[in-house]
Amino acid sequence: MKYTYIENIADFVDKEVEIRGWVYNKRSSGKIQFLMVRDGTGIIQGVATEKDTEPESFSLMDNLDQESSVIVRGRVREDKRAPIGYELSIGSLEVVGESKDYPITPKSHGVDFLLQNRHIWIRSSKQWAILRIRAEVVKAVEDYLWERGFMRFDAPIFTPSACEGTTTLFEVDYFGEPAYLSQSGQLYCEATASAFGRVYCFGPAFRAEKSKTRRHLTEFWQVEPEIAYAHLDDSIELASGMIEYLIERVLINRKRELEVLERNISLLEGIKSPFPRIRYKDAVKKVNELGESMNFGEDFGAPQETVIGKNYDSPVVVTHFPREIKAFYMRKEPGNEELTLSFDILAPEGYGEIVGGGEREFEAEKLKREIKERGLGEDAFKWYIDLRKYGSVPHAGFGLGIERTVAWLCGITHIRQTIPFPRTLGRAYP
RNA sequence: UCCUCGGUAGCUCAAAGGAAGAGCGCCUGACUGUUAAUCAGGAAGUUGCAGGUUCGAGUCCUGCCCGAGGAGCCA
Repeated sequence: MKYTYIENIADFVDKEVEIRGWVYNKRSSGKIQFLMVRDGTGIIQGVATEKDTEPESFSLMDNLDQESSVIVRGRVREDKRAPIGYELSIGSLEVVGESKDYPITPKSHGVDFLLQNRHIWIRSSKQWAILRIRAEVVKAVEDYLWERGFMRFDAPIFTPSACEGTTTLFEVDYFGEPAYLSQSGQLYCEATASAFGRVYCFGPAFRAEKSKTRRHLTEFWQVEPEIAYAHLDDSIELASGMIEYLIERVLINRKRELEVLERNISLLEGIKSPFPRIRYKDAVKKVNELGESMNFGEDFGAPQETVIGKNYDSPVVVTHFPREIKAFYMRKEPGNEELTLSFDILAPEGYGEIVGGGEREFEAEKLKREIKERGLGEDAFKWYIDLRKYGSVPHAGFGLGIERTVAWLCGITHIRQTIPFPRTLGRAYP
């Protein structure tokens, strides 16, 4: 017998089906037993009675524990009392694997306990919903880029040096030489853009900073598109369109998951690009008007990002950051060498920076000067400077952080729940 | 690295220097429409670790370990 997934259950009303899954919860009233079964695509309530259910199966249910794996056969019924509108009258039941003392009960738990049990926590409905939305976001990002002619390439994880000078890197022993886990595919994107025109890389990035906040992980994922023959505005347009598309895809394809999370979707529904734009110097003024102090030349901290983001009901694009708070490869604004052709996109509701990007320096001499002034060591960047020797062109791109984006779309407070197995300061288990 | 809070039953928490408790989960029993079902009973403890003060420490003191929130840091 072929088995059925719960997400397709509406097609099987009044038909016999077989569902293979796990016991989510159980309620018993003696002569009638209610069994919540999940199969990875959804949850359905099975009802067992002495009338409908074969006696052996009925007594088996007495000893079922939470998360026992079971195969359940029965007839699908429409029922207004059920949360999903359908129920299963259980005819028979088979236990595949028992589950003794399942630690995560349907009551509240602490963060540490849940993270120690992340390998099974992801079975819980909210975690399940978040990770389904993450998967949709990842697929939507790729669909969006492929539709626009971008080619995916994969940047290396082992890298010879810092992409950015100041960041703390994870060092590994690479056959006796030091190598570092990549903190960005950015520089490789630029090489690849000159080979393929429009490209993106998508993968993990690593940071060894001792950041201990709700918006930091030591291992996180980002998508980084790069376009040859492009400028700041092209990059902003691409990023804004991508965010608009991600919202649309999640609202259409993951509506049920947003309901599980009790997300207020009216806050997402009205969001269309282009987003409001503000120059860095005006953003600084605005931050001070809104009651957070900040001086020109400082980067936004969490409180500053929050007040700016909360001031708009859509993402907001901040442009033209000062040179000293942006990476060495950012191109300067023509006529004003102190500002860069850079941008960040801040998510609303206080979720902070989800995109950072801009136009890259494509003139070899200016790039070399910047590398020298920052004391970065030209040797490690020889290949990168080479790109400016052989047919250099204006180019631009950005990076979008998957976890922060998913946290915003889901309306959850901590990004550690947006990745299946989070790596945070002091935690690399399970 | 700094600041603040915390660590007691499998889990979430109470016990204001004087007999270690409750709810959930688990075990036993009752119940034909439950929605974190309900009701009755039961088992379950090296109070993070080490030292100290005290007649007496889960509680006070010192050091350490672990966790959380935030700051700093952060393509």
